[in-house]
Amino acid sequence: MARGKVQMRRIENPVHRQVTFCKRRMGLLKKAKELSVLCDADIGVMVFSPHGKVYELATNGNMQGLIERYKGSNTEAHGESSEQNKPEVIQQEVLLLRQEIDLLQKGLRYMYGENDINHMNLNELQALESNLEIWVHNIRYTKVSYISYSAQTKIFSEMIIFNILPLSAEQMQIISREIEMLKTKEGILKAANDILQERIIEQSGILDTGSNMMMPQFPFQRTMEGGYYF
Amino acid sequence: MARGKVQMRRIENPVHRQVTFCKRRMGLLKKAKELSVLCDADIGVMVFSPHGKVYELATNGNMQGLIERYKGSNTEAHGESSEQNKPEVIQQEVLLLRQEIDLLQKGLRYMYGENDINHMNLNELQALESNLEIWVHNIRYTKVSYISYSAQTKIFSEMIIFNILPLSAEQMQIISREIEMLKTKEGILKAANDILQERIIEQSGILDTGSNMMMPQFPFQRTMEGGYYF
DNA sequence: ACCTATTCATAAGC
DNA sequence: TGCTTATGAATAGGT
Repeated sequence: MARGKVQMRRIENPVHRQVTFCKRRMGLLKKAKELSVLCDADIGVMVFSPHGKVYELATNGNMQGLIERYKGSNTEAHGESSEQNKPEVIQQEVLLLRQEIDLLQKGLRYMYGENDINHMNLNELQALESNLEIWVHNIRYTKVSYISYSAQTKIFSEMIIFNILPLSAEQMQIISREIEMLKTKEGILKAANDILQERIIEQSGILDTGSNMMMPQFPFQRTMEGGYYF
Repeated sequence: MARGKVQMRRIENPVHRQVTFCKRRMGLLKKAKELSVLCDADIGVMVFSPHGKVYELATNGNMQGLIERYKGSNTEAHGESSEQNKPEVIQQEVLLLRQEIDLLQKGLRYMYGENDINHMNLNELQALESNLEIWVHNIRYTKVSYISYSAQTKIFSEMIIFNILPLSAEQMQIISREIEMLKTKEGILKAANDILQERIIEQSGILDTGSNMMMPQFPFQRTMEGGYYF
């Protein structure tokens, strides 16, 4: 692409080929990262050199996760996994945990809004940390399940209440699916609505029993249709 | 890359984002093909759009094959991988991930506790949601560990002003002062209580003005002595 | 979807 | 592998 157009065919000179491989490989991964960031996409790239060396990029930091996702969206049939060995199961658990971490991180960033970490100084970071500590105790004592974004997932909230696990593979899958939903904008907003609706119902039907000091709020105007507020 | 440099962060305008996604996706796949041809490499690319659609490229025409190859070289390549896959090691990883989840949950609870979804109106929620998405990729791209473990701060009040509830300057100062005590467990508990007490006083003295949908919550049970709830 | 003005990526050469 | 530069490619913003 510079100093002379290049023919789109295998570079015969081994040295040139190697150099180009290195340069373009970096370029490719960079482009992938950029696309991921700019367009909110998860991207996985695997590059196998002719000599067998593998270079990879997973924008979500976990190639296994992307592969699973790929398989899932590509082939509906994934019941043939007789390979569900013990290691496999554990690997799966790790994957799910990472997904959850991803979700939780999103939630945190969400709440912290415009406070870009990259632009935060030491004091700000320390402040953030202090916030977390306070919160820890706040919630711990209130025993409020604030994270259950989705009313559809009873298990998810249970998991959080009990600090997760042990859960069956089945439950994990359910949770995993729910987490996937929560990654989308609609999912988040919808889930928020579900919670609100739950609380509305709860409040209108149940008196505070003392142990639960929460007082539901209703900041959203209900629309005419659908049952959602957005 | 043309007509103005573009910031490496999520494109907010949905239309622009979609257009860019399409263009750059094509560019990425093209680059991958070129690298494959020029340098005799096998390349697999998986792109997951934020809406779940999958775009892929497997230069050998078979993504499954590349995935298998990836798994194979990934688990066997490292001589220590046998060590890496030992149950104990994986268990350890699971443990660490769970710890991280715990921490993140604490952070979330913190935020949701004080900045409860129920206290936010539609605009606030949408604004926060936008922020979240920006943050996700911002952090992801820079791979910055945003969790700071140290404590102490003057800026805590600023954070509260920007991210959390409308509090008076007076309250801010009170909180800020209390933050200094958060280094110890007792300090944390005490501060949280002080904040709660402030809010209780506030609520009992001030009516909701309408524009402010916030309604303070009192999740703590007050104990008999000391004025603290723990 | 098509058009440029620009920025970016990179082939050569060291 | 790293740097430099001339040049071809990719693409952001418009239409």
